[in-house]
Amino acid sequence: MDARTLKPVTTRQPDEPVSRQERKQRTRQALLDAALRLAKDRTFAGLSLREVAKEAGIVPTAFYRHFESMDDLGIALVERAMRSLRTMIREARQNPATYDDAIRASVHTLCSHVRANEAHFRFLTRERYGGTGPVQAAIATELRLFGSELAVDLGRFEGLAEWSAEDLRMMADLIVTAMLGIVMELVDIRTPEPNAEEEIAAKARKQLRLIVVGVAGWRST
Amino acid sequence: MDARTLKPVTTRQPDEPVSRQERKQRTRQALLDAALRLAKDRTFAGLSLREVAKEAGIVPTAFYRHFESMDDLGIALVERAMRSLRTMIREARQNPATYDDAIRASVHTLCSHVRANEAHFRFLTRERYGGTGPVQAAIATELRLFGSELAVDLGRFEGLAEWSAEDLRMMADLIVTAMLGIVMELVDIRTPEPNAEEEIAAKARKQLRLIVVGVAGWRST
DNA sequence: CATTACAGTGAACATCTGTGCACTAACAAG
DNA sequence: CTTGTTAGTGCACAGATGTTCACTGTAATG
Repeated sequence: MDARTLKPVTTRQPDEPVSRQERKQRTRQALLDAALRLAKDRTFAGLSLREVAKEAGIVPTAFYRHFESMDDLGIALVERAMRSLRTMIREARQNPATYDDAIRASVHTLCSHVRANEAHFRFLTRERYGGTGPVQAAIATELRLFGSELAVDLGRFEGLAEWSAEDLRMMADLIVTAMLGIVMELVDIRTPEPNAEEEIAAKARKQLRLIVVGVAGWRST
Repeated sequence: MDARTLKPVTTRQPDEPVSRQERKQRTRQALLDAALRLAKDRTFAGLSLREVAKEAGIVPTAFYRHFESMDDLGIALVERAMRSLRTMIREARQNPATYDDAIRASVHTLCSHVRANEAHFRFLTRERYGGTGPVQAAIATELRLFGSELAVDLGRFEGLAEWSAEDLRMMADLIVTAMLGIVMELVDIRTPEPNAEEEIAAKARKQLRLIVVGVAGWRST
């Protein structure tokens, strides 16, 4: 009758500072990770509360201790994924100087970040268009904001200083869309072909260069 | 013995079409339409066989007389949507002339076709990334083919004649990705604001022009 | 020490899902 | 005419789903 209740998969370290809050946050994290793991080859909307809970190692009803619905979890996932994206862009912002350097460095950090946080980027690109409801709305908002920031950044380059805000925004959106397309190709690499990533990176550089070369000849209408 | 018994040409009224095959094809069509209608604010993967059947006005089990699974229906939907896209591109191909004319005309036909076949384009853009399994694979294949054709078309423009096949492909992919982004914005217009479409169209023209202007300064690496 | 707050459990529910099976009625063909 | 094909029906089943409810053991609080 005792039958110790088995605890969620927290790997017991010999010295565990398991304050109660931390344990809660740990299973919350487990839920997020579980959802991300299951969303690898399915739409987020296709996940069920029950299986996410099971994958996280808790019983379905315990899910509600952390999120009030799957949509709620989805939004939390968006925030987490966008944090990945922002730390990436912060790193990419460091690079100075010429367009070509900026392009090469940006594509490099893009690829390495996608490789390191594949699940996050897969989630973002897939749910951006494919998503529905609150999740897609959250991504759309975040991505719009992201585009605005990029537009400001672009305005600092020579040749773009006197562009109108609208034109800068247009260019930023083009870049974001193109690079999200690249991200999608990166996370969808199926073949273990080793240079597939480098080919995609080369394509990304070319696309960015084509856009940037256009700046010289631009005149707004 | 006989050659071919020619049948009496029964003059049928256009609204009395009871050949057996035709009636079958008609409910098949009803199923496709029903799925497209239900997929307006949900992922295709989120549709159930039962509700599609109900929406089409038949009983769930009758579904199997027309498709062997929902994936099967999805692929049929891809073909149908791609046919929309191809007739569009065929229309847009008519205009040779200058870059600027081509851009203006292309964006115009794009917008009008999207408006006329909104459901098809919504389905395509949403399932392209968000889709899963056979449906996404089918779209990816079709879209790759589509990019190849566009690359060939581009090669006919002056200034692009001596571009390498790889570079043409890169540019075609950029254009396709950018325009699919535009399509997504078009089908996602929620506000009844009347000039929203025109603003998006203007943005599309600018993006295409930015790309095309880059052609002049391009040198392959 | 005794009490409270609360993350997690397990059984139960109503509903929806895909699919198998036997059936019907209307068309097509001999 | 008779016969065979077949689109569509109705029932039934086993499984999965979201959510409720009363519960339990333990960390936190006093």
